Amino acid sequence: MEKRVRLRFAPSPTGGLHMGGVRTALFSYLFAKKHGGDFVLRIEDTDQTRYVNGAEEYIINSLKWCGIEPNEGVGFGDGPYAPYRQSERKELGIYKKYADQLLASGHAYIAFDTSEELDEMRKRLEAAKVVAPQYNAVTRQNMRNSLTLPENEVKKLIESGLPYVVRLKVPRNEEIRFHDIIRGWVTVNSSQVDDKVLLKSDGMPTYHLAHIVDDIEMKISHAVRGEEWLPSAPSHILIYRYLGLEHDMPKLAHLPLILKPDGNGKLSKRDKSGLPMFPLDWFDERTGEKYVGYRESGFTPDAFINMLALLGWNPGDNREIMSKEELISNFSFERVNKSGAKFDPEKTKWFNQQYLRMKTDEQLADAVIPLLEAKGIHKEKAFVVEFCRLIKEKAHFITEFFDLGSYFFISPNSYDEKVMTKKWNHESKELFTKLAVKFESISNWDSQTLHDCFQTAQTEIGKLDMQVLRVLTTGVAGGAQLFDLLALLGKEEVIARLNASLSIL
RNA sequence: GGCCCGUUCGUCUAGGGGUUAGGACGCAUCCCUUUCACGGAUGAAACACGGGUUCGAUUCCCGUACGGGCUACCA
Repeated sequence: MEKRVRLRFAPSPTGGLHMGGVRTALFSYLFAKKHGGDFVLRIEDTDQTRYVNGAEEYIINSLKWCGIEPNEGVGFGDGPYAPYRQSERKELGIYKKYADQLLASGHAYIAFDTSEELDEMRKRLEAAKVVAPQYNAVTRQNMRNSLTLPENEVKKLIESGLPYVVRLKVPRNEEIRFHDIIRGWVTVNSSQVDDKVLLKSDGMPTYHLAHIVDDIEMKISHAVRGEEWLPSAPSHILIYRYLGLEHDMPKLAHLPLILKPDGNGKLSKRDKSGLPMFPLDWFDERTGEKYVGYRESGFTPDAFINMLALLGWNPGDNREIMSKEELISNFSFERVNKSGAKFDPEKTKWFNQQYLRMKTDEQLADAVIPLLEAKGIHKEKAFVVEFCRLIKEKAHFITEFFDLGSYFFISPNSYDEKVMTKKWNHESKELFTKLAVKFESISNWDSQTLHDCFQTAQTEIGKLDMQVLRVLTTGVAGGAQLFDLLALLGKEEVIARLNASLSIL
């Protein structure tokens, strides 16, 4: 009988959730939903020294905004496997139980080495030309642990309160083979694997132990994480094996990394591409650094998610714009690429533009109105709806609307020089003054009438340049469709602007 | 350095033993347009290299190069 599909997103609250993490969550969510399974949020806060205030809430809010909501876990209603915070689970003694089991079966041991002693060991090995110093089957023989110390001595040291860690006893030379849904079979020799710390001296488990214990206890069917975890997967296989749980372990999927748009390396939280790296604004109170979010930059969550989904995955055909439902029904790990994908800021903008165009003018207006009001501009809804209709084809982001069409709200105080030097001559003033008079006689002030009026006026007063009219009324060389724009501005305003510009020029 | 993973247009990618190697973003040109755009059409642009295997490799295998990741009592 197949296991119920259950995937978890398990970030550590050490800062804002960056878009790579969002993608990991997204892929897990898509797979879970596709198979009618569960999506769980677990908080891996086993490192107290790196805990950042507000990070947990940020993670929860980000997932909500993105529309990839867990149905179980921290912030989303506890399910049958509560608690979902590792620090709380530690209090229950869950991890220690498993560590004790490994200790009892001889697959783990106790080590008393201080960090100074570990440093010394590494230096010694480096001096002896060992390229990758590690605590392993060879080096542990020279360290202070329960394998080198007599039993009663170990007991005495523990009782004396000396801090110690529990380490995994990795065999010296053994092939470790495991299967990854995305990459296929991967083989590593255990000589490359170090004796990972399982339980830290403060009693907290490390990630290595904790995620395994929780994945088992929470009946997780698929463990999805970034490629940076691939090298530690062999350790994890060993832990499952020694716990007698190798057949119950989740299937593994290591996602390719998201790379920087220019140059090389993985995408960092600071990138010069001009686009955000975080879903929402994030302020790190430790460093005082601010990071802008996709939400605040005018992205819609659908566009953000769509773009992220296609970074390393594709449906197998040419489709690119897909709703969340379509992403769910088409998703599979088999179609996830193995190689890293460079983040493409231009295409990301394009995605948002596509989603912007799917919105009605009414919806756009609802989003734009608060942005205008923040600038102290108060206009009736109908005006803003029409404004959105005229400006949307030029915009990539909702936040650009004002900048792209500020002349709808503010009279010009300067006139595009390029256009004026090229097209304005000694006759122009007279011609456009006559046009203004014609405009004044219009009683039915709409786009079509303005257009007709402009055309017929030319037969009487002479050739008129449309772009000049544009500059005279808006100040800028480009913008929304001219007569629509003038229609919306209204007769009074247009005449006033025309008179103002003609008196200056 | 060692180990692991990877490599199709600039970027995201489809494909897969015999194809004119397909799409998208971006770019260029043209059409539409008395403004501004949208739109439409067209174009430039890729299988990292070297050996095999094969009648035939971009596709399979092995090397090399290059790129990335990991190498903590961090996740």
